[in-house]
Amino acid sequence: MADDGDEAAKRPVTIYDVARAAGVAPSTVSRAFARPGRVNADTAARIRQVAAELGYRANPMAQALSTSRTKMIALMISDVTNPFYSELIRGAQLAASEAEYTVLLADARESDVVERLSLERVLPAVEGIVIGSSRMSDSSLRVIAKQKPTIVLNRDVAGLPSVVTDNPRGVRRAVEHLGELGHQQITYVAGPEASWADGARWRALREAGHELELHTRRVGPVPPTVVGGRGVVEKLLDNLPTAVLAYNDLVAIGLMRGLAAAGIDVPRDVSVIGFDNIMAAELVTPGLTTVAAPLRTMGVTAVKNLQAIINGALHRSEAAFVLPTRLVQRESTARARR
Amino acid sequence: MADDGDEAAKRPVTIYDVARAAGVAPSTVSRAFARPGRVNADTAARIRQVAAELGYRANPMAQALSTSRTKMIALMISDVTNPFYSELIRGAQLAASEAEYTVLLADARESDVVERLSLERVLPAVEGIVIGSSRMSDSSLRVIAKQKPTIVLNRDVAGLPSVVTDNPRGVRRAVEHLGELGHQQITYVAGPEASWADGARWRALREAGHELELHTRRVGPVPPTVVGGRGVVEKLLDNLPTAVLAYNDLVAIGLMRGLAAAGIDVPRDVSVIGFDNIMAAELVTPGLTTVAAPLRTMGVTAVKNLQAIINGALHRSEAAFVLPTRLVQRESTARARR
DNA sequence: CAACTCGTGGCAACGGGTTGCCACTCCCCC
DNA sequence: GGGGGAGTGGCAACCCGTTGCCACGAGTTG
Repeated sequence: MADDGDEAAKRPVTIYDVARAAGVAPSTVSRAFARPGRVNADTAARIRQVAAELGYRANPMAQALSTSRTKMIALMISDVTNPFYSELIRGAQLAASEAEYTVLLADARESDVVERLSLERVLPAVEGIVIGSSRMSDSSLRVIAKQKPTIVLNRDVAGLPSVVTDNPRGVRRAVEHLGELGHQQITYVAGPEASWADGARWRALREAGHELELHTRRVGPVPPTVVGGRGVVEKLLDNLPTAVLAYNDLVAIGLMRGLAAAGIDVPRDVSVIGFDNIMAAELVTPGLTTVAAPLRTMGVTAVKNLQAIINGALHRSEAAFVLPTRLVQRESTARARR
Repeated sequence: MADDGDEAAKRPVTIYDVARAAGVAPSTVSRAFARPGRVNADTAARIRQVAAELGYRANPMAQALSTSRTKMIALMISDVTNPFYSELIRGAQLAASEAEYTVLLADARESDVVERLSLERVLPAVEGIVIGSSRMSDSSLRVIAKQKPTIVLNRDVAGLPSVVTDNPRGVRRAVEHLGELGHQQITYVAGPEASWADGARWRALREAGHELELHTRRVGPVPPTVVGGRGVVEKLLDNLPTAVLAYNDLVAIGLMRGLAAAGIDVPRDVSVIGFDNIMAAELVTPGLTTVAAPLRTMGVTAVKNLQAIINGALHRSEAAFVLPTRLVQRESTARARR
């Protein structure tokens, strides 16, 4: 008998219990918490007191049901295992919990089908959605956005608010950097064609190259992973570039490993620049020069603005937030070989 | 006017709408979905038909309120930015969505206070909790576990079900490996003292060292990060070991970088072994030899068992699931210098 | 033919808060 | 003394499914 400390999972305390114990109506208890000022200060204090003693905790489901505010937002990302998202998730969490929101993480596992399905599943439970690097079509995204406030991340969908990095400026800085090192030609290793960032980066590269009078070339697309980067090396070998801009850090790292395996030295023979500045960029040898994205800030910005939309402070279709990038110079870039 | 395509955020369709359209009672609609077989097959078919036409979607909050099954579980982890969790999260997601559950990711940000607070916040909304590498005390964990089904991960709390890796065997393999390479002494770089895994690993190391007649030593504790690992190098310099076992891969990587900076070659001068086999372990140079944990499987196992508890198929206090580890040999270990 | 069982659908209460509206008390002011 | 208003608290409806219980008709059984 003494063993069974379960105490019979007693039902949680409700406002009715509190009301009875405090000698007021349930509605008054409700207001004491939800509408401070609406009830007499003394009464409210007493109610809080009693509530604390009883261990009252509002039932979020009940709250959500009557107010239709679930205090939850969804964060949909294309692949949880991609380190790109680590800091971003943290930023989102930070901003969300500051507003007392909970984030519901959904993982598309690289598949637009999974993405749509999970979205469908979580949609009714959340007040808004942040969709990172979606694999879905613009029109599917608009369908979603019609149902709940939505912000897209790392993508630009006409009519939907978005948070993106300043790819043009970032690419520009990378190109300038390579130009200063004497490179005359830059090869871009492309990522997924469905990726908006990919298009933006290649376009920016072409423009910057044009202006600064550097020749540009494009290979790929490759999967946005280490393996993808490694696989492209072979295509580079017959006409070895002196400088490569890779779709993202993972591709850049894969590329560096592939080059090393082929006996080509980075940065002496080839300079490599990535995008994102994930943690691994600092850990590899040589350290990867990369166009850093403000990962955490992206998460924070997305959630804050989503909240603004939810609260009606921002119109749904407004604004693209462009966050600054910055070139982090490490050891993967050097003077062009001659 | 034409601009405003909002169509006045029409309230979602409820069972009442469906009931009216199908000419039945709301309860029948409810049963058509929740209790197939309880209503006539023809009626049910018609209801489904109508529901589909109207685009009916059950309101999860209302469902949760009356059944007190929210179809959500919480996954609490000590630090989202730690790559250790990436695959684990994916595994948890996988297992959860298979059972039509949604996972609510909570991040303790390395703080037991944040951990407790987030736990409090999500507790009422979920049916169960997986707590990874908790920073909280055993007793706090038991308090939580008393309120909702709980599984701890990477930790062993008396009376609570847990999922852990087979540290003794993993350490044993690592020690054997080092022994074969001629090392006679192994230094352990300790992680957080609050970490159960840390204790388990050090203990296992001592035992294995004793059996295999290798001398063991312990330095630290250090924060379980790259910076932490890097910082410990200085303490190692006066009495440079030939072999180091680090608390986890991040520490091992930091250590390797620190050693390299001090002009010490890994693996020629010092062999290094980590734990977990995070992605970066493969990317660094030299590649890190490590005791691999079945990251994804851990996530899956934890969630599956949590579900078993929720469904009453498993008693709360039962069982510790011990998952196998395996030694991944890369380039950070070599014959002992003489 | 009475008594019973099944199959099926409806009624109404319930879960736990929220909120519009009304009632009552006090106070103030003319 | 009467009208007006501010401050408080309660009543009851509502959010949207779920489910215990009952009713009704059809089919079965003795």
